[in-house]
Amino acid sequence: MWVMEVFKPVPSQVDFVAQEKDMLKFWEDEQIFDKLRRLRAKGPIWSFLDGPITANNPMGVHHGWGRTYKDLYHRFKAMQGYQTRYQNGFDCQGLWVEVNVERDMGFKGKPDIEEYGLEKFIILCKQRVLQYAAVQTKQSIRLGYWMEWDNLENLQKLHDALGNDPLAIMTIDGVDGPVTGSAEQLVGRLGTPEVGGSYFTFSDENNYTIWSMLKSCHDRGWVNKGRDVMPWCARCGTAISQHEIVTEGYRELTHPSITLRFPLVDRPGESLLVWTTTPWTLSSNVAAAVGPELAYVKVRQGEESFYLSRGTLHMLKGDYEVVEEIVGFDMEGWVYHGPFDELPAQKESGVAGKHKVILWDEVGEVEGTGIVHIAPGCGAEDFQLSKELDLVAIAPLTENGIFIDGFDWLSGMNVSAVAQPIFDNLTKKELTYKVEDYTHRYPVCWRCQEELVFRLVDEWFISMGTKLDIPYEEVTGDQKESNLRYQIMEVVTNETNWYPSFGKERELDWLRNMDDWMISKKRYWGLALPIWECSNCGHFDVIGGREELQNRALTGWDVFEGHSPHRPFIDEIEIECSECGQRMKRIPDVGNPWLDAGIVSLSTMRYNSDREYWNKWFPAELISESFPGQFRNWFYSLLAMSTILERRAPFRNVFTYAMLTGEDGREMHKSWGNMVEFNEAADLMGVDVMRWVFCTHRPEKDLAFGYSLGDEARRHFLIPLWNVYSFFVTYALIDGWVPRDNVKLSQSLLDSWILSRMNEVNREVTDYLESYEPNMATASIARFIDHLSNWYLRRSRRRFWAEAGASDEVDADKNAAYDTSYRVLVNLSRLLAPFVPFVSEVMHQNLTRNVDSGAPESIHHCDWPVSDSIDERLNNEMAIVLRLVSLGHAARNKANRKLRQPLSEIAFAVGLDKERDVVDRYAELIGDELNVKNVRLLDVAAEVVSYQLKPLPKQLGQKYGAKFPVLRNAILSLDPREASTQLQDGKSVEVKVNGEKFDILPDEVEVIVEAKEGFSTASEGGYLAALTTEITHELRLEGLAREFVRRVQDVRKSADLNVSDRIEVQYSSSRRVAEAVEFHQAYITEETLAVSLKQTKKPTGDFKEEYTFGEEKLVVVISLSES
RNA sequence: GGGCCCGUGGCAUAGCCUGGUUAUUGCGCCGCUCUGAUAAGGCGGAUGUCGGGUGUUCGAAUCACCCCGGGCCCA
Repeated sequence: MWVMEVFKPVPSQVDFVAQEKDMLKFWEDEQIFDKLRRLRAKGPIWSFLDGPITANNPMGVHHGWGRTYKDLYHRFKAMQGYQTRYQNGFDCQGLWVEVNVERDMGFKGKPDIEEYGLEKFIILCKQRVLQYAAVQTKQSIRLGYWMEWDNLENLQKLHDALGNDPLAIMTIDGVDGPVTGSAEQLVGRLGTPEVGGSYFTFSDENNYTIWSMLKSCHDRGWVNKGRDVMPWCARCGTAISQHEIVTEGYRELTHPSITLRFPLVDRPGESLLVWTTTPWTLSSNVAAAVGPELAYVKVRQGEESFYLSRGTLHMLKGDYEVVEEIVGFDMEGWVYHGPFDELPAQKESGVAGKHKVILWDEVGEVEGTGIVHIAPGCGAEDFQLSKELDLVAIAPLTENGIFIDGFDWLSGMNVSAVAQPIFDNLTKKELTYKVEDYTHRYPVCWRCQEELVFRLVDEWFISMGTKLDIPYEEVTGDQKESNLRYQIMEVVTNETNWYPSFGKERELDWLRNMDDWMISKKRYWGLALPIWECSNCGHFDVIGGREELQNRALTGWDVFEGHSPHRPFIDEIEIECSECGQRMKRIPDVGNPWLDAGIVSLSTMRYNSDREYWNKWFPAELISESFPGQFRNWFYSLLAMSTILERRAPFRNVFTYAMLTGEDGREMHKSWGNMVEFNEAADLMGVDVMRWVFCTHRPEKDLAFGYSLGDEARRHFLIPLWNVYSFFVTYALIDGWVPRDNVKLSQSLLDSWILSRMNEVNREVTDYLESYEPNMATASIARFIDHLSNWYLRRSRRRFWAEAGASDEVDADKNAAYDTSYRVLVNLSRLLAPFVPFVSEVMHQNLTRNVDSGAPESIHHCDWPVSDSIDERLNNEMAIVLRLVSLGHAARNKANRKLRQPLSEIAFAVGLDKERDVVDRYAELIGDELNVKNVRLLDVAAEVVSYQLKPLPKQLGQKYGAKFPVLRNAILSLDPREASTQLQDGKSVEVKVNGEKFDILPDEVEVIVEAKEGFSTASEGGYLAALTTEITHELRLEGLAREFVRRVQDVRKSADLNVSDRIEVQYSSSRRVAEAVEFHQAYITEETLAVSLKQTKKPTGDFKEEYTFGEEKLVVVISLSES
């Protein structure tokens, strides 16, 4: 039932950004999102799992890219009727938050934190997370990202309460009413079913679920403590894991390198030459390694002799004489004086004076001297070697990079400041051979950019299982049973799809090669690793949950009670050692933050609290993140933890996308001037435009993002879209047209065509979204909008101008035009809704809601458009028409005949026989477009002067294979006129090759014709347009009349009149124009809505323009008519 | 050393899976043109060894192999 309401007027120019803000307000005021969730509450499940965003800073435009995809799929699936969870996630724990808090507080390192107090520091970390979660929530809402967002007031209240008194009882709004608890408890319950909102990885549920996962690992013997040399950041005071170092972790740096003597004990005057870029490690030298098979030489320089490998002789300075050649084997066991044998640490460890030459296969000659200095306490490979060869490891540094006692003058010095003093010391001891700058890739801390050192430490690992030296396919079930690596590979292989597909290979490659997963971090703010260790016997236990801890707690529970499972309170709890009965304390380490993010397929889906719910939502149908980094981070940890507990993949589909750079293709940096801030871009570009830019981009390619991309999207997409809409509403208002089902329609070919195209686009867009190709979906929509605007509507305009009530026929045609446009626009707005939720909502409100109170309250409550009938034949025909029209324009252009000048005739040749009737059936359309009186087929017999046969390789080649070249020649040697005529009649042509006969079919050969003299022609393949260019006096007058109309419209436009305003026209002109105006007076007044048309010597009125065209002159003056 | 991705006019891009003889589109440039919705649109023009080579094939931007260059990942 239609209510008699009309559309609201739609100006052709509009402030899109202001309009977006109106829609945000509308959604909020009317609770449109909540209503959507209620509408879909009984729908089928579509499960999305959000990868948590670090709640540490405002979000950038690159987050906007990812969030656009996430929102796109949520809205798309909602329109298809699915219910989904809509839970955003915030990543809360870890070093990145600590680093920022430290910076804010002006801390220099761990000692400053200790001094400030752990309890207060942890609160600052929590507060920072709450603060930026709120900022990001606001920004996401602005983007149009629909999630179950937290109440911003709640977040603010909690933030403030934590700062005042974290244990004070308070109340916040929850899902089903108020929720009460201490501030700290409530913060720990964010994201739970009763509080609602985004999940926060610092929540109690998240932390305790990780505990249970770790316990499960421990039950299978997969948790272990490793003593290893790790890359270490002295500023952060923590090891850096393999995951963190591999990408961001390297920089090109120049360091002084030293080549020095290791004097041999039993060979006076002879030394090994050794090279290093890390002089501080010489303090802990234990051995020197040579390659067993490598060729070494003894060279003499003056009084001294040196040993080095033959391949590195070029590094010697000055002349030398080779006196002996040996291989590495010969040198094994030689004893040398270490460079720092005088240090107590060297003496105590027993190596002073006893440093030995050892063999090592890995020694190479690419750099250095072929003799490698080995310090097992300062290098990962060195340490590995020391375990094999039973060497001592001297560990010289504290966690802050200070030399420990036992290093004499070095003790107390910072590792970053010892290079020069060490060089001086070595020179004084006459050990220096040379010092040179050396540039290499050197690991740095990915957070603070401090250069890393290598340090011997205890860290905790989850065992990945042995790397078997066989392809995954050959790993047996038994071998998988105790091997996490292959279990994860199994679920990836069997249960997951990756978009783009190469992602799967990358993930498997990472899994094949990764070492044990280091899960500990010697920091403060993070998951409290639930490992309690006995200082007496060394035994350790992993605690699987809060209750278990309470049961086993001997002391400290009273202090801990009421707090979140974080430091420092959790550290108070001591339990009894199950081996020796002594007290066990928690190890001080916190967890790797990827544990926090990786557990969410379990924790946020209530794995431990509501298994039925978990079964309903697990695994996720889709996850989506930017791929750089995530193969070894989130994707990995998600897979690992779900495999550990369930041996199932946590997701079915992974949609990934590349990196966002500045417009110049470089990383975005404020100082480079290519930075685009999210908030600024939202206000300047508008988020519909921003989202469209993101959606049109091919996901696996890096996106060079900037304002000019936005401008382009606005110009090519948004404004044309808006103008189609504006045009429609403008004329519908003039005619008082509203959608009704009982009016008489007379659909034209154009109407049927655009409806058929619409259905085709519905199908394409749906398919492309289902196959995770949003860029292809938007390309399809963009093509459609172009067809709609630049063909359907442009060619239909006159239908909207027709006088209503003139005749039944005209009314029926006009109604059909309105009806068709309306249906297309309504359909289009729905198709666009997931991509550009704002402008589509504006269209919906006016087109649908405004005239039908029973329509869905929001476009986002509507059903997804389904593909009805597609008329393939009609679509193909119109494609040919567009091609012919394009040739017609080309022919005009060549002949220098402007479109405004009517011409008598155009004739076409078409490629295929079956296409010939297209010319007749669309003659009117083509004639209107090309402004010619008559449209017909070219008369093959009379008007074609030459024929050329073009054998089509695609058809003939596929059919005849290797015979194609001879067949081709045979066809080319036919009489072209005769063969063409036959082919154009739809008959096949026979050719003979070596006595063999072949029937060549009409669509296997393209016939290219040339028209006789007198036409202007343009051709493409078998298509030809032949334009009659002669301009008769009649045609000239008609052209001038049209020229006149054009000028009047021009004045109307500059006068800013309404399209339906009536006018009075006065003019003066050259003689021929006047003749034309007189002759075509009726036409002109109708076209320009003129109530009067007067020629005067001195025209007067409100708006005046003067024109010259060709040899003609014209002055036009118009005034708004009173009547 | 290994794995993955990429290389197309000045720049940016499509096509490559499924091979077909005039290689798409956009930005920019030049000329013409259309417009009673459009900051749009149309026609034409200049700019290409489709990174290089070899092979497969009647035919290669497309398939295979090798090489070069760039990026990412691993060692």
